[in-house]
Amino acid sequence: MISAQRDTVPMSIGSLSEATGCSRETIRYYEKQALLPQAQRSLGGHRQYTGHHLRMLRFILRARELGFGQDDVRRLLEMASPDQTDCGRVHDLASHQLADVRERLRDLRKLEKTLSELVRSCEKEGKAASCPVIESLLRA
Amino acid sequence: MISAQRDTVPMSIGSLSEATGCSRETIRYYEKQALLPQAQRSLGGHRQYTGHHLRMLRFILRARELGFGQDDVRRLLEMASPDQTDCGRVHDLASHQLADVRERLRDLRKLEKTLSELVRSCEKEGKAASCPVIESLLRA
DNA sequence: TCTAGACCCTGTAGTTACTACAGGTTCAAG
DNA sequence: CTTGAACCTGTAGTAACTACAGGGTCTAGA
Repeated sequence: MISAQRDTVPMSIGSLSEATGCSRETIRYYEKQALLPQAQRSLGGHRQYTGHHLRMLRFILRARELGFGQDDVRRLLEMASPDQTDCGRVHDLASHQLADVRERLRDLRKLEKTLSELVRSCEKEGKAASCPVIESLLRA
Repeated sequence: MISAQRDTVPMSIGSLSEATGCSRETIRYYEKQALLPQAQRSLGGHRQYTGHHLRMLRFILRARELGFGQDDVRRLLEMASPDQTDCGRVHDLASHQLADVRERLRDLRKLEKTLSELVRSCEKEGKAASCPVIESLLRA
């Protein structure tokens, strides 16, 4: 579970960025979007991150890799804190996301088929009177 | 080929929209993006479209369905006018687009695999101490 | 001829998830 | 104490539209 615990040495935004591969800009952006909680600040105003932030950011990045949008990530984060996990809700989120991915997959497969046929039919004839790709775009 | 020819009765933006299924807003947007040429205007400033616009818009919409971006569509439009078709260039555009689609397809397939495994492993256990989806997001 | 209401106009802001500055401040090593 | 790397905020840009707000125009019927 993601739970806060005291750590001793705070990290700068640069270190957090290096540790996660997430750019500084994106980290600040996630803070503004309330995906990441505000960090403590040094006297001069620099952010000071803890291991807690590191764990949360890793969680966020993994959820993004699975294609979850920000709203979903926010919900997942809520459910990642101890005693807040509702496996049914998580399942719903994930299977909704899966359905979404499958739909995009169907669309892309159709597209791939059409495009590959078009490309195959196009024999690079140089400046020809008719090009199969253009013809297909012109036909009703 | 897309070539201009005189037609007698001009269409309003609403008729063009109905004829193509493309919203008025999008039509105006395409004009601003220089995908569609400017239409003649009535004395009161209303756009008056011709059959030429209709053919161009249909071409654009089909190209968009094939996943071409605006810049590519602009290039395809250029090459759709008589004596401008360079089948080699068209082929390059289309196969580049195909490669793009195939890459997205690979990514999505991976995503589908991961997500479907995750969803399967999640047995809707109600409020459980651990949820496989959350666990997987938490694990390094 | 007048008028109601459907249609059209421009311009701006919002969407998603960031990225890229500009112009200034702070930090840490020497 | 200086210097240069790292940090700060805020704004604008990306793709491809969509959704208004606050107007003006067109046309069919009375």
